[in-house]
Amino acid sequence: MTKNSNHVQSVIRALEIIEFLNEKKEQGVTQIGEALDLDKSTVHRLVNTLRYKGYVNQNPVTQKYLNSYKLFEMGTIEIDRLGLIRRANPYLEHLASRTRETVNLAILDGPRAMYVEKIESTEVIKADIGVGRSYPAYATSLGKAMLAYTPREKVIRLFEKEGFTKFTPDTIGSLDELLAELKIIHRRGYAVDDQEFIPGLACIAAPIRMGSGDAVAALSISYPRYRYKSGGKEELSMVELLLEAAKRLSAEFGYEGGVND
Amino acid sequence: MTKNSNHVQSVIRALEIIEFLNEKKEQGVTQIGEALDLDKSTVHRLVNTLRYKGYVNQNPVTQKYLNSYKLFEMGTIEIDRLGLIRRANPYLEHLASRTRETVNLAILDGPRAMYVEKIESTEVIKADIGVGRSYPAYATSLGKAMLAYTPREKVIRLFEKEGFTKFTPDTIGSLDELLAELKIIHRRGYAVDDQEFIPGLACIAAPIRMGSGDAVAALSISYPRYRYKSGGKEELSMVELLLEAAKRLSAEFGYEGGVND
DNA sequence: ATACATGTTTCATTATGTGAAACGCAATAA
DNA sequence: TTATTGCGTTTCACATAATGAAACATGTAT
Repeated sequence: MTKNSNHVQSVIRALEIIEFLNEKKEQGVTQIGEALDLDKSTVHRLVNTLRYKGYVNQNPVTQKYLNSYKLFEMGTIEIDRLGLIRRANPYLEHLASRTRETVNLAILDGPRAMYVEKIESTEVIKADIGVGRSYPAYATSLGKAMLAYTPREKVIRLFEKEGFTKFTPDTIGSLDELLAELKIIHRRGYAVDDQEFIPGLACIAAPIRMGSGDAVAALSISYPRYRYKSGGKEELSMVELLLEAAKRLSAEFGYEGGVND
Repeated sequence: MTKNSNHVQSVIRALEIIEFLNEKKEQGVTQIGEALDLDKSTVHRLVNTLRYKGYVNQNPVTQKYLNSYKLFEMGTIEIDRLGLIRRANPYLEHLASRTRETVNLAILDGPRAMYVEKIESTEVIKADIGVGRSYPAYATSLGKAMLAYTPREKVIRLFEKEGFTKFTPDTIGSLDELLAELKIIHRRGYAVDDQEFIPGLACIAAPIRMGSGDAVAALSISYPRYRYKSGGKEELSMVELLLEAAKRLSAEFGYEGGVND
């Protein structure tokens, strides 16, 4: 790889072990060593260090290693920092009870939209995207809603090196196309994903804005496309509910409406 | 500290930086260096490595460093592994709607009970413990419920080096006391916390057991003590609901009832 | 019994991480 | 303007601290 001299080798290796254990689950030092091309004694030393710090446990019967829940514990503290979930929860509940569909809350994590909370639909057929997962922002309504209220230069910086994957025929395929769409979303106030990420899945999303006018997060409602006509009366009334919730939440985060830049 | 030679210094330092940023939030290299007694150039190199791997971001305006959400993302994958939350959710919902109190799901993380999911009470006065946080197992009903279905030797190993903190007058204060209580819980099938952790807070908890009979997790209902008489009819009927839910969930995890060891 | 897995420990070698000092830049003060 | 202070960053000579081959310990399967 790039031999950037101001990166610490052993730290990179240790993090790669954590990531590897996060993908697989229990792995032995030999297996880890083979996968990451390290001597097993090196792996053993690194893994021991991780265990000492509480990030990894050893299964006493198989002797293999697995990640602890420390990551989860620390991760939730990061998310809590904004008080986002706590503050958003009442609105999520309200939207869920009114629409009976799945509602989601996401933040922007670099060029990806990360789902941090959801309430599942009570319907049998429903949208279900896992909390803690993240997906390319350009392919989801949540992502687009946030990007539409993010400075243009930052959006360009985020995506100029990224490739655009066509998940479905309607997925946005280039930076220019994205920027054009963001302009429309900004004017309209909400974003729509009509099977741009997963065939059959539709979503509407609105930004939660802070004092500066930029988005801190976004709210969405997602449902199977067949249930409502695109742009129909039912869908538009859900948009109304969504916009109202987003507006109120934005107020809690210091956004004083009006301004439309 | 202990100069254990099979720990990798730079990895320990890097992890301590992550932990430090997790407590504080945005910190500069100088501040980090002062707190951890490292030269700022060393901190800079480590932090750069963490950024390269996506664990840390730099605030472009203040130039300070903060943790990314990668920890959260990875942490949730670990929790998902068992499918615990997904499987437990319908039971949590059922308990919540029947009791109107806060219901919780926890796993054992070493000697601590870690809350991984909850549904909040609809009451104005309610118990609310944060998801992702962990507390000493001996002081909570969830923890005790799990420990009661954990091999005795393992319990001893977990607590022989731990101190027992008296959070309230009724908190369990020694290993012997804990072992005696676990015996009772095992016989009865559920655990009770009557203001042993937080004054005014009461909980009942039951274990979710797997094929071996040991606990994988536990379910609880928590509420302000004043709302129900201890051991009264209302509380006992909640115990019934809880035991029923725990029994069914245990079946999903391969526990074939009957066996009482 | 034998061979072959595994994880662990040892230890000589030097690559690799270290911190003092210099640097560049921005904000503030004189 | 010209110092001054404070910050993150870069450089570099030095030696510490991380490395991997090999030996070891233990268990499992042949």
